[in-house]
Amino acid sequence: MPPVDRQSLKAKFVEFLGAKDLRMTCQREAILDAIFATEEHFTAEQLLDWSRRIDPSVSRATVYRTLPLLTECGLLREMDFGKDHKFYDPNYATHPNHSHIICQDCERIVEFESDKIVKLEDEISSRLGFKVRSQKLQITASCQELHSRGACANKRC
Amino acid sequence: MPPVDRQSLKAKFVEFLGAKDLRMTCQREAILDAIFATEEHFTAEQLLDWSRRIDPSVSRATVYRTLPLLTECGLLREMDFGKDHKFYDPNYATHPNHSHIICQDCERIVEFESDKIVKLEDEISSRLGFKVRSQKLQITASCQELHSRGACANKRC
DNA sequence: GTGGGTGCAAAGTGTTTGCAAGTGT
DNA sequence: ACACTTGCAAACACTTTGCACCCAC
Repeated sequence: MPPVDRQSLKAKFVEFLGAKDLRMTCQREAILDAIFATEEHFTAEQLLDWSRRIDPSVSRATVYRTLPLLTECGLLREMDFGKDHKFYDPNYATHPNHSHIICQDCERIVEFESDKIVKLEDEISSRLGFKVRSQKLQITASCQELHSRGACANKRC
Repeated sequence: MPPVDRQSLKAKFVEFLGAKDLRMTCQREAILDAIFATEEHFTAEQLLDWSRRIDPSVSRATVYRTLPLLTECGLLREMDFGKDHKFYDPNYATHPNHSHIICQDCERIVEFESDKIVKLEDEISSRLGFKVRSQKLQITASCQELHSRGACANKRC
């Protein structure tokens, strides 16, 4: 992600905080920087680890207290992949309508965007009396490559 | 749900159990009957409550041990609506491709099915090298009726 | 009879919170 | 100065598990 985006997202968060009479702190800044450094989905514990490398004073409690703020601000999205802990998706800020394919064979998670699906969702929702605010689509799939060749980029049979 | 469906679903579960060298028991049967009696999404705790009305000997542990079996068998589906506990959807057995609209205003959850969306998902997945096994689509929306009239079937402003 | 099943209560796990001290505005 | 914030550790809530007894096949 280019620095210019990073700056504008940081500004967005500061503005969001200000509107709620909340403050930007060193710890929140470290957490923000940790998030900007990845495009992968991550857990709270991973974020704590990364944040502490930037600022060792960041505590688990602060990470857990900050995550809902980042989510509400639209910088992160909570994801449930059926595991016991939540995952957070940092690509939501720049691609709010992307979806996920989770491969049950090779455990890859692939992201994609489809205007056609978004349009259909709008149509269907409207017909039912709703206006779409956000959407979350997860496709569980199996890997064609793995099944036809016995191996894929991620895994062998 | 008509009794005939109920019987065939019960048979499906018994067959599923048999294939794993597992057995049908009174407790599992009570849990199954409790599930057949609802079309609403429910929690583990609710299911325990309902099951105990059919057979008071059902324990919390058995409910928690049986839920993954029912999910794997395809009779239930785990749903995450952002709450701290999981919800289970009993309509999955008869409508495996249905989706959810969750209204952030009036808190309704509406189910719908769309062949067009399913077809698009297949196309996109195939293009990316995957074969769809299941899909989970949640649309978060706001209620048009509530916003335009100041009230809807579920809630007033 | 044997291997799976059960209830109970204790343990586990990710997340939240009360508190006293610290800090941004 | 006054709120908002923090780290720490205890508390939480949901879920899982060890164990001794029970029961379906």
